[in-house]
Amino acid sequence: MNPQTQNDLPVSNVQTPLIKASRSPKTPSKTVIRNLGLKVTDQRIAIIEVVRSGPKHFTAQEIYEIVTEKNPEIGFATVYRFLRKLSENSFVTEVRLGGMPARYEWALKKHHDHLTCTQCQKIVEFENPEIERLQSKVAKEFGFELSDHVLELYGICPDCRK
Amino acid sequence: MNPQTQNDLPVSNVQTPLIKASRSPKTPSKTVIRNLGLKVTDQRIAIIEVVRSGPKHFTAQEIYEIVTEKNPEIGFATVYRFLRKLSENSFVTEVRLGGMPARYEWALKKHHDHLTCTQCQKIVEFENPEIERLQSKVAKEFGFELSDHVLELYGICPDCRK
DNA sequence: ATCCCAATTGATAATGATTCTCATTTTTCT
DNA sequence: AGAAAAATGAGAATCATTATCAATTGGGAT
Repeated sequence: MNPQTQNDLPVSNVQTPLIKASRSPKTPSKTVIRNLGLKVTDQRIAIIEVVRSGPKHFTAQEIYEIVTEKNPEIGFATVYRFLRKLSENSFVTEVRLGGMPARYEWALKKHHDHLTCTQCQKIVEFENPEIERLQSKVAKEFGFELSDHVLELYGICPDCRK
Repeated sequence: MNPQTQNDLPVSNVQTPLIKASRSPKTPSKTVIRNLGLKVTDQRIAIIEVVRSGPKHFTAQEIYEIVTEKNPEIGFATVYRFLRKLSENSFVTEVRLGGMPARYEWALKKHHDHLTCTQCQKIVEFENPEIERLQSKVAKEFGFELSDHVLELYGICPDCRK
């Protein structure tokens, strides 16, 4: 089942398929929300602030918990809804490890991959143009038009190895 | 929550942590099951036969459906249980794409990565030693002891591009 | 071949993450 | 301010997967 088909979000963004808004750290959250063609609400501001706050990769649940500290009335449906919206428009990146809940991070311009510690769950980001290049090459060999990729390395981090 | 902690399988395999049994296509399914330190049952044979049958990557549900054609009395709990067992002992590889159900494939000796068509879900396997080498290099740079990795490329396959 | 007991099974309940429903409330535009 | 459209939150629903547990079965000992 395609996730696209089972969403209950309004279709207003059909008119704005290409969101070019800046996602730089300096752009105010309100502006980001407006650029998505969405109404600015306290909930959305709160959610987006959390996602943008960290080097951390948050689960929806974590975001919900942090947000409810100051906005106790917020519902987690709102968190999931908005995260999905952000994800669809590439404002956040969704990372899924094994069967664990998805983690979200603010999508900076630069693409990067992850190196995850299987002991403490620490996530280190890296980028390697060389690998990217080889990926394109592989895709081309098979006649695929490459649209995306996921590279996750797993291991034990220096701290946990001691 | 660690998957290891929430399993209801007997702990008998604690005594046999290192399963060296052959997983070559020629090894009879019964032998594989015995080598896992498990009792040979019709259900397990049926399941393992399906998993080994395909170039296909099956979901637990698909395996369940195929198996029940000839063994209508089998329960899907058994399918999940045995797949988990096989997975824990690296006899099958679990592949998870997005939020979709996990897919399982018989683990041949050779490691490989996946190139998935986002339209028709077709999965092409490939291997690229060059990429592997670079991955090790990256891990080493960050002081990680690399244990595993996942590389999934997404795109549109030649058939769907037409 | 039979007995025994731990391993296995299947039906079903439970779980966890995520999505949907829908009545009510907010935003934004006028 | 007022109206239309969008957004919200509470809770139900869904989907994949795991746990529970009483009944059954495999396989080593006899």
